[in-house]
Order: sequence, then structure tokens, then C-alpha cells
Amino acid sequence: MEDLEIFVNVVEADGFTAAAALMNMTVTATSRRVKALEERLGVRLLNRTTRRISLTEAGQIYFDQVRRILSELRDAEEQLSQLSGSARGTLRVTAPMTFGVRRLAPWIARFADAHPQLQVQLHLDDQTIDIVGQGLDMALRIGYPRDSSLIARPILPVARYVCAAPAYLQKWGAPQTPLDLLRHSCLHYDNLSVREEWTLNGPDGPEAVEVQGRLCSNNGEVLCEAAVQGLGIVLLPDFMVEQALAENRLQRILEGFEPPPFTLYALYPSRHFVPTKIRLLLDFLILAAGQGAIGRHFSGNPP
Amino acid sequence: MEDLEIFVNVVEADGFTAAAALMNMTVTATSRRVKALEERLGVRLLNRTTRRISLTEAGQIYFDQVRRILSELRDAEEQLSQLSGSARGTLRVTAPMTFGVRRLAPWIARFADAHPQLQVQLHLDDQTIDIVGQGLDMALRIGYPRDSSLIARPILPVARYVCAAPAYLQKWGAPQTPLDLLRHSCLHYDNLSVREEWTLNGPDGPEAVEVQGRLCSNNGEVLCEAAVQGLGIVLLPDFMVEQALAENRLQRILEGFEPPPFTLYALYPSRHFVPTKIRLLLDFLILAAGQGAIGRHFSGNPP
DNA sequence: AAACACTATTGCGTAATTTGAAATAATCGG
DNA sequence: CCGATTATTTCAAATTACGCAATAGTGTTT
Repeated sequence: MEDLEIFVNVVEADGFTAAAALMNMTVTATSRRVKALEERLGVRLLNRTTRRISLTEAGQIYFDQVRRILSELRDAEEQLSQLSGSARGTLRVTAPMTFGVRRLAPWIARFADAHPQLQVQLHLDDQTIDIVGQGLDMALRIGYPRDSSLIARPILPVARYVCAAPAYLQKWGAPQTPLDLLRHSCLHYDNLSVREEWTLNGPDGPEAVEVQGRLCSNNGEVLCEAAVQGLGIVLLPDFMVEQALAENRLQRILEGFEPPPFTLYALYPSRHFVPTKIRLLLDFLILAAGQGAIGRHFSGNPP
Repeated sequence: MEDLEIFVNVVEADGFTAAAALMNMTVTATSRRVKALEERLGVRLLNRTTRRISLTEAGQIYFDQVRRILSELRDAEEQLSQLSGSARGTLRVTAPMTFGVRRLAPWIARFADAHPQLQVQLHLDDQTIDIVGQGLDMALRIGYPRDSSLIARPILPVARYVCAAPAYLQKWGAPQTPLDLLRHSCLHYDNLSVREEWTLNGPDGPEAVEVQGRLCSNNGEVLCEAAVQGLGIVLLPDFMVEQALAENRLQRILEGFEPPPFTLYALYPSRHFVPTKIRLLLDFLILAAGQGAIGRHFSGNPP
């Protein structure tokens, strides 16, 4: 029976080795199980050359059916655990590095504590990962995803602040309008280009400024640290700079000109029945983000 | 995975003991597998009192889904073996006793010989059996079945003959019309009544006669043997009397008055994809019956 | 009410199955 | 034609499943 799942995985991973790695099995076992399945059915499902595999005609038919059937079975079991209300097993989550450390970590800890039968694996990585391919249950990402096979649930508005170190401002003066940024060193994300456009919503509507600076990076913490050291002005998400702001190593500028906030999305595979463990985490995150947001985002000013 | 099948069987058999017997398993194993399934799902599926079992709410939902899914899986695998064209596994057939010995046995032997990978189990029994409940693949029965969940495929017309022993006829004279039967001892099937109605199609249409005799039985061979011994007149299917007729221990009478023939049906469970092994046997039987019937039923007189 | 009959679960020793590391065979790319 | 990668096979070890017998529990019967 499990053979079916293995067979499907081998086909989807296009190879025994890849499939075995995906399922944390040895190649030996994988090969044997598929072979056993073929012998049970009395039909060859895969054409193997040692270098590549392909489905036989029968295998193609069987694969299509079995994949659907397995998916229905998963649905049935999900439906089951839904009415039991409790979740068990393993929940694999991925999130961006800094967000994961600063915001997610305490939430996840509380969540894991609330569900002792659930083992939570939190994988922090700034790369966007193929979530279904890696067997992940949920990805937390900033910005809307391209992969439309995923459900994207907005979790949290992420405010962004324009900040600089007090020493920098003392030396170069604080910009009063977005246009002033042109005369400053603006540290920005590395989108493979030297220039970046910052859009700020002022009293007269949005203003776009094409900034440039002496440093850019694909890592927000690098930018934050550089700003702290007085290298320039940064535009970063709240969680990235809140500590530096609290310690007065950075201070906000251009407060009348808010950059449009990002949104943090929870991404998870689209299914008939959303697994309970995903549902639980989702609800928990929405709740946690909502509670935490009251003070931080919606009712007033940042700390 | 097999656990699913076991669970479904336990529910359908309404008990571990019955299900175990059906699957040729021990009750121990059955109980353990269901328990393992429940533990894997983390949900109790069955409410057991040691005397009776019932589905929990979750179990009911799961059962419905899983039964459907398993049926789809079987379909998929059948579809597979259909395009392979060959059959394997076990084919369980039931048939009436005498028909099985006289007609079916040589056919089945040839069929089994033609399909070495198929193990054929022929269960001869004059009782009509719950074919799906007993895990049978096909039942051969004379007369149309009540169970509408089965597909009934006519295989063979079964002519019936009115016969008596030569000695009997010499002593009492041969009846010339159906009405003459009233003056004779007619050995008939035991339908829990002493009387039976014989309908014979004569030149002026069907004539029904309510016969009675000194012996009745629910077993055709008993009647045949009794007739050979001169106890009376019988109306029996061809296969039941052909040997006695060939050896002149019986002879046909009232040849101008043919009783309406019976029909032998092949009964098998209705499914999306008829299993290859059933399909093969069915085709084989139709062919065999057709070939054998040319001389025996359609073109002329019996031997 | 109490004994009975039947059913499901558990303990334990045994047997079968499965497993992984390493060796082997086989194929694609250079 | 060789090197690199991939699937299969070999064989011993370990995990797992199994059946028998005993246990516990429930509905029925006397």
C-alpha cells in the first residue's frame, strides 16, 4: 500500500534516487518497493535505464489513477482529523531568516507548546523554496507568490520605516522630503541593479524616488547594520529595525512619508481538505499577528 | 494500507470474527491491524463492546470514503490488467453440483490449462450462496437471480426432457399427451409441496399439468436414479439425464411436447471494470457453450 | 440472578518480512 | 572508451507481524 505512495513519488521525482531522498528512504528500499508493486500487479510500470526512468503505458494510466486516489485518501484522513480537532505528526514550516528569528520564533514556540503531539520543524531560509516538492506544509513569505497552486493567506501587514543612525543624521542632516533622499546614501536591497525606487506616501500622495547608495545587499540585516554604522539611510521592514530603533542606534526619518506596507503571507498547498495541523497553525498565526498588531500597527505609532 | 481493507471488511462483516473468517485471517491479526489503523489516524473508528461493534461518527465518515477509494483502486488495477490481457491470482467459481460435474468440469479444466498463472477454485454447491459475501468471483446458476447487485449473463440454454425407464413404460405404457401424466407417477423437485406444475409446449401451445408422484427430492440425481429404477417419470435438465439416455436406461417420452428450456446464467458482481479473470472466464464459457450447443441444442435432437 | 456462550484484546515466543551497506550491473555524457 | 551516476542484487541483521493460549468483557439464557 505504501508502495503506491512510493511509486507516485518516484514518478514525480523522476528517479529513484531523488524520490528516496525526498522520503528519507534508502534507494534500495525504494527500488524494492516499486519492484514489489510491479510484481503484485504483474505489469511493468516504469521503463528504467540506469540513467533515466519513464512511465510505461500501463504505468501512466496507473499513475494518474493512483495519484488521484491517494489524494482522496489523504483528504479522507484529513477530514477525519478535522473532526477530532487535534493534530499529530510533523509540521514543516519555512520562513525568511530574520522574520523567523524576530517574530516567528516566539509564536512557533507557543504553538508547539500548545500541541504536544505535533512536531514542528521550522526551516529558516531567505530563498523561496518549492514547498510541495520539499514536502513542506507552509511557507511564510513577504509579498505575493507566483505559484498559483498555493493558497496565499495574508497574515500580517509589515510596516516599513525609513531610518538612519543619529550620527549620520547629525553629520549630513535629516531629509525633510523624499526628494532630499537624492542627496543621501541610500542602502537598498540588491535586485541585481544599482538603483532602486522607493515609493513614499506623503500628504500630497505617493512620491517615487530613485535612490542610490554606497552599499546594497540581498540581506536586510547587513543593510541594517551598515545603517547603524552610519553608512546611509535604509528602508526596512519593522521587524528588521525595531531593535535598533528601541536602542536609539537608528531613528526614523521622514515620518510623514510612509512607504506602503508589505504583507506577510502564509502559503500552503491547495487541497480539498486543509490538513488540521496547517489549519491550526494558520489560525494561530492570524490570532497572534492580530493581537500583536494592535499595539504595533493599527492603533498608533511604533515604539 | 492493507489495514484499510481489513477495516472495511470488519465493518461489512459486522465483527472481527466474521471478517477474519472471510479473509482467512486470525481474529488476533484482524484486531491488531484495526487497532494499528486507529492509532495511526489518532481516532477511534469502532465502538466495541465485546459482543457487538458499531462505527463511531468518525468511523462512519472514514468507512464511506475508504470503501469508495478502495473500490476505485481495484478499478484502477483491473484497468491495468485489462490492457495487459493476462490474468493472475485466484478465481473462485461456484456452480450447482451436477451441472458442475457433468458440464463445467471439462470446461474449467481447459480454462485453467489455458491460464497457468490463474488458480481456479471451483466450489460445487446446490445452495445459492452470497457470492460477494463469500468472496466469490462468479456463480453459475440456473434461473434468473434475485440479487440485482449482480450482473447476470445468459450462458447456455438448458433443455429439459421428460423421461422414464423403458421398463416403466413397458409396464404402464407411455403417455401420449401431457394430460396422460395425471395417471402416472411423476417424480419432481421438492419445492416444499407435494404437487408441482409441469408446463409443456405442444403443437396447440403450452399445456400445464399439475403432476404428483411417489417421490420428490431437492436433488436431481436422486430423481434421475429413481426414474432409472422405474419409479416414475421425470422432467430434468439435459445434463442430468443425458448419460442415462445414452445408455438406454431412460428414454424420452412426449417428444412433441417440449418443456420450456431453462437458462444457465453466469452471475458476477457489478463493477466499473470487470476483472480480467472474470472477463476471461465469461468469454470462455460463452464460447464453450456456443460450440458445445451446436450439436446438442440448436440444430437437432438429443443423442 | 447466575452461569453460559461468544467476542475482542493481550502476552509471549517464533517465524517471516523488511532493511541497509556494500557490491554489481548498466547507461549516459564527454 | 572511460568516468560518473543510477538502479539492482547480495547477505546478514533487525524490526515487524503472526498465531496460540490466556484474559477480560458483554449479551443471553436458564
